[in-house]
Amino acid sequence: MDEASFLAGYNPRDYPAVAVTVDVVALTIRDGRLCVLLVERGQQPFAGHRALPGGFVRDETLDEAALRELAEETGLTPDTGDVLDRVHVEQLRTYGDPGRDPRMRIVSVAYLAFAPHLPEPVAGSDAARAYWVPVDEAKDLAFDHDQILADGLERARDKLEYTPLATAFVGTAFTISELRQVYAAVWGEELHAGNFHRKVLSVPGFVESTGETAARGGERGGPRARLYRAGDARLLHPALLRPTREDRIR
Amino acid sequence: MDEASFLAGYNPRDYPAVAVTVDVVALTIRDGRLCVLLVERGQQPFAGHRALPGGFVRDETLDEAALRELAEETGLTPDTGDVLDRVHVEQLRTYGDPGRDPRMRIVSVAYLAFAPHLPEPVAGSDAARAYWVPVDEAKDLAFDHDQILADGLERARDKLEYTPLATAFVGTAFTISELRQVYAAVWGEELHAGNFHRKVLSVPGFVESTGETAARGGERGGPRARLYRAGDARLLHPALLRPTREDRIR
DNA sequence: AGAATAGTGTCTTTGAGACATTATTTC
DNA sequence: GAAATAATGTCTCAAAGACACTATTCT
Repeated sequence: MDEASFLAGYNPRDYPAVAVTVDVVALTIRDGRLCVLLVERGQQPFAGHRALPGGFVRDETLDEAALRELAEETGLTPDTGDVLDRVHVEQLRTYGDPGRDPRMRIVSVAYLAFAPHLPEPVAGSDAARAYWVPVDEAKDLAFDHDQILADGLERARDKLEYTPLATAFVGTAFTISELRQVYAAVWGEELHAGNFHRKVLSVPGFVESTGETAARGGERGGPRARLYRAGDARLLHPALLRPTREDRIR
Repeated sequence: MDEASFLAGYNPRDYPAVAVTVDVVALTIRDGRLCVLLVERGQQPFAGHRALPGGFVRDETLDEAALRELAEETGLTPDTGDVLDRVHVEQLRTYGDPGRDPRMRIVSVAYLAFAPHLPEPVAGSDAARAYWVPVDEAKDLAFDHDQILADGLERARDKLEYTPLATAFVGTAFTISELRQVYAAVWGEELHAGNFHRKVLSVPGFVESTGETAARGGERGGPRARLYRAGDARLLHPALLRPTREDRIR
């Protein structure tokens, strides 16, 4: 390639025809269950199947594309509400097997999004056919989205151990009990309340007290819990390791 | 899009013009130092700068593209030697900021490769300008490759803690001391020999004895060490955590 | 009153790490 | 012989987890 062709950029015949999309695994907790945002596909291929929200990358960064797709599918716009400001978005991994889309070569950069509590997608908008589904009921998705979802869940479960990710699922002020329910929902197993409580408070920078107390006690009784907000730690040290299960080790 | 246009695939005007490449962060240990494979760029942009090996994705999976690029740049071909069979390849993350390549929108899927000891790239081949560079001397790389390398190193350092990755840097039979030198090279700090030894042997499935003993003792004296091979564990439990440094926590 | 929950105390076991020690080998 | 290294032993401290217990609030 000489100087002239450099200035002109690549020649389209120099590289294979590929399209790049983003797909978003958006997770939230509703009624104590971990849920993922899915859309109903109206067109071929996989018409009638459910899929992860996503679309072509435009003139924007990949992160911006993911946040934009999430906003469009949930019916939220960056200017109408600051709800989206509190959504945690991170890249998951990229899926590009030839044939994963029957129409053409599509390379999809998958993203994970964690939200405290997004409203139900508004009917009448672009998001008319989007809704939250408990992750254990999200099966038979279009394309390779079953795999993407599985990878996203594994990543989320891992990150709960080493990072304060769980605070992304609760409000700005929360009780230790609420935090524990996040862990229980994502990991799919109950945690010992007393040990969890002491453990969370012992990790520097995980949570800090607001000085406030919850307005009322638990639904079925119990004292009013103290309120906390997220601390400034980026990694939990020591980590909150999952209950050891030998079958996860090999 | 109706059924006819589905059968015809996407129309090129429906999606932005993008090219997809793979870039490979290939790591090995030479003379006790962690090294990365770099190529000298002969053309604009960044002519004369060093860069990570990479190229356009062809009609292949992304993993295959990464392994193919690595083979081409090192001058090894999958059929000439089984050396490449022992290379660990895994996806790192994807870089796609507009403007990261001045010529056009390029989305690059970065890969990590771990090799025990690849030969010096052969002159006269495509790999004529490729060579191994200690990672702390790999600076001012082309494009955003400084960032990609930094991300790759961070990933490698993390994976040493929780996985048997270190065994990918040594031969099929190795001593505990060799394994410790891998950790020291990647983490950039010495480890206590006695504690490391006991720790490695205490992790189920990390290493298993071959029953053999090294042909001779250390270079400057000492008994002949026992030989081990990689075990069947996929995760280390308990993990080999890095020496705690407070500045890594927040 | 009865039940559920928040928060704390205590004990045991495991593991990390500092340090010491012995045996073996090279120069 | 001197120095380095492999491998193991010992001790201390931190942390995980099981369990118990008290105080508070809801129905």
